[in-house]
Amino acid sequence: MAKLAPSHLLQTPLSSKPTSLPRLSSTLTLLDDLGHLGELKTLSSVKAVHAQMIKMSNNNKMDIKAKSLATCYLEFGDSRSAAMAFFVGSAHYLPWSPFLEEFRRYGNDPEDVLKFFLEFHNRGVVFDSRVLGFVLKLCGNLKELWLGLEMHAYLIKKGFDLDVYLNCALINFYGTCLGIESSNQLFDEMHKKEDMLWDEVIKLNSKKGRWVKVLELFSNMQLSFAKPNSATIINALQACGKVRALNEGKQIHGYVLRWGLESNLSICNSLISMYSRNDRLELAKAVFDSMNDHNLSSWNSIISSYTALGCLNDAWIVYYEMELSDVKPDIVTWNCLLSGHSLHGSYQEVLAILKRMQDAGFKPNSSSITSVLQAVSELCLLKHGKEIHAFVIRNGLDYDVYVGTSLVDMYVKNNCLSFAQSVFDNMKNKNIFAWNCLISGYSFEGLFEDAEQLLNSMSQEGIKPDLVTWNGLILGYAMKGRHKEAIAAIHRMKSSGLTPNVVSWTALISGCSQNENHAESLKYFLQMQEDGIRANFATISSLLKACAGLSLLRKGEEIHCHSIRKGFIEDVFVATALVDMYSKAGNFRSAYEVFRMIKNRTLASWNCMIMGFATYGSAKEAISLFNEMRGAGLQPDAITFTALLSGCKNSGLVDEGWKFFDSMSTDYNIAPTIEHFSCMVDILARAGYLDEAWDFIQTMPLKPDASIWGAFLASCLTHKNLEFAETAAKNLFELEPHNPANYVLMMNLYSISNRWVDVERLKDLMRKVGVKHSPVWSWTQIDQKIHMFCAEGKPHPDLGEIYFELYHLVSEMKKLGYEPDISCVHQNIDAVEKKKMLLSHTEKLAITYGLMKMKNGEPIRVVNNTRVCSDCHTAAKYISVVRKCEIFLKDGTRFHHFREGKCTCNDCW
DNA sequence: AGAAACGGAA
Repeated sequence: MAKLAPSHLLQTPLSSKPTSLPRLSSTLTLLDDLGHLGELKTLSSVKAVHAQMIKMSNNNKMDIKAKSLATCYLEFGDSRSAAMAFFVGSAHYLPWSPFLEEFRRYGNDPEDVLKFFLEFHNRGVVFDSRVLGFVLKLCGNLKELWLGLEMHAYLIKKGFDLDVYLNCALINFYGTCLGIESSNQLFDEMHKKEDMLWDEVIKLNSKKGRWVKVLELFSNMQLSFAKPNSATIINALQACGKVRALNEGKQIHGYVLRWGLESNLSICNSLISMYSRNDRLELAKAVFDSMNDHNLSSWNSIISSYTALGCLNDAWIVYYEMELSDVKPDIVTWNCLLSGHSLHGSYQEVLAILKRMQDAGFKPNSSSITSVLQAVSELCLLKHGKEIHAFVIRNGLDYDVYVGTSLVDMYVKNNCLSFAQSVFDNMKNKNIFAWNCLISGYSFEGLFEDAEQLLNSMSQEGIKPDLVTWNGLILGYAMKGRHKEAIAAIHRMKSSGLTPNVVSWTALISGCSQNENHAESLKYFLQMQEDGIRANFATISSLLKACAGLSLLRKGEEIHCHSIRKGFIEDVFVATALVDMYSKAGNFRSAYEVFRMIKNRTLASWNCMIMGFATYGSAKEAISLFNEMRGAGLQPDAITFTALLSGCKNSGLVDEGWKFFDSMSTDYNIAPTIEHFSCMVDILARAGYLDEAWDFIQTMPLKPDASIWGAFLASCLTHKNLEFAETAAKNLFELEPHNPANYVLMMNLYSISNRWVDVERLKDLMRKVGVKHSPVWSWTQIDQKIHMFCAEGKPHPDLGEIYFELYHLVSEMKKLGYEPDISCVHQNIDAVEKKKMLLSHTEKLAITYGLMKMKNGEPIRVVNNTRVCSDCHTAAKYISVVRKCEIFLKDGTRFHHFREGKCTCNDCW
């Protein structure tokens, strides 16, 4: 209840005149009837009148006078005298509850009200049910459990327990003091359930957010033929929205029509919200259109339906209709628009709407601020974020827990952890959202000590870490390659009593594959299944990423089948991941089939497919797909151009490369990144334009990194340009001294040039720097088993048979003109040894094993981790003729598809 | 009318 008495009155000296007394006039009118007008401007004059009244106490209008007098005392803040006046004058037959309510309204503490009640109860006043109900309510508010329970006992003893008002009060009291469950229990035990009682218990459950219970009660209420009031219908409709109970909502709609309640605006507005929360915009709209009258709330409900469901343009249309019908928007209207645009990713519009609402004279409140902060953090507009932070402080909105949490989140998302921490420290009430934001902020930055420390402090402050807290930690650990700690976190959350769900496990799995730990991804997927957790869309996309990373075509195919069975294939993320998996694992036909099947392709889907063609060496298809994409109205991004340029690189298209490189900045306003520059260097140098590539490197606006020099060095080797190569190598040895590939390339170049002294010098350098050789391997999958062929380490068990087959094969190939290319061996040994060396290349072993084990007609698929040498490349072409087979070879940089003596790379790799 | 967790492309 609002305090009507200005508090300064209580501090005013009793003799001075109160300035304005809003309720005094009515009191005076009453006293005026009794002939005492005019004098009552001070407490002392009230007292004087009181004294006079006591003198003529035989007056039979004493009760009315007592009430007026008591009210007068209350207005002057003398509650004690007020109560006494009331008691003396009228106690036994006047209803006390208006007095007590009045008493409370004048700003007296509820404790005092209770004290008075007890005092007069002890003086023998017998109160009616309304007073008792009022006092019970106070007991609830003050958490006076024992007094309330005593009153319950007293009521039963006096037979009051049949009074519906009191029963309502009791249910209410139990709810506030002992929890909603005891209210529900008490309600169940009540024999006679009047309509009001149903209304009360539904109201309480609705307040507590027990939506399922609300619906259960509402349905039972109808079964007992009780008639709900409109508040109850509104509560039930709200419940149908919250738990997405569309059928129940429709039934209530029917009920509303049957009882002719469709003229009740509030009920109709609730119907609109109910349908909107059940994603049935057309039904929401139908209710809105059927209404004879619309108030502001109705307009807000329908606008909110449109914005919540992402129909932003329609929302604006309704907004203008509303303006035309002369209803002015309020802050709620603006906040609906803000939150809808923010929710559906129209972040720029959020900022525009903010400006519009401010121009219209509305000051953003805490709700507006949360939507705006979300947009600001997604747009990475840290500067705007800080301005809003200042606005929040100026306007005292920082006490709002939503605003505080949104600020922490905004700073976390903009990598501003120190600000996030300081906002967090200043929050008066921290809820679990704020803790989780900050913990995941530290975790994603790899600052695990801070994250773990926060985890400890939140437990100490009595906030139990939840699934989201743990997910933040798990994902952070997994993304930073610390998968042991990530799985440990899964176990820790188990021992804290939480059951990791599919999101927790997916965080682990996806974190590992984001960090290229694909094998771990697959391992943890198995553990997840052992834990009895089923995969969802997100898990499947992460797994496909792992399969793509490992080129595990068979595994990917299994997941594809599973996705079709479970309907995951409908998800654009899953479908796009499939396209990527198939292109990386070497099944372009399937990649293309899946791509064509996707109904709602996103930019990523197009990019994956363009990239697929590019790595496969089909630059023409990549380019025509790009044109198709443009025709479909999609704007390319930086990744599209990386794909196009690497297509040009793999197909040796210099002119097209230049064209796309220029076009991305001039036509599409996309600044080239280091990857684009690196592609361009590769395109130029590979085609033999080494001088142009050199100039390009010298004039590029970004500092050349290892990818630039690496691309350049590889082409220097192809074109045997020692001078450029040495410059490139010098840079590379500084930029990445521990990468063995650079030393190997350089040694190869020296060996071709017969500069064995330099080869030895580099070997020494590698030893001095401590560069480790990376193992060279190839593998092929036969049935369910992966067969590895490593240059070093454990040999394959069937190696003898493989060499037997390979010798046989080579002699057949020689008949067709094959000649071993010994220039591929960069060791200072004689030609016979070099030829033996060539036979041991892991690609040849894997291909041969494939030939031995594959059923007829099946293509052979081999994955290799280096750049395939020209002898193996030539050999594969001959093999495809001799054995009439197709060979897919994925090497460290691209794809080769050998068929009928030709390779799709056109010998350019 | 309002906040946080897992997913695809280089």
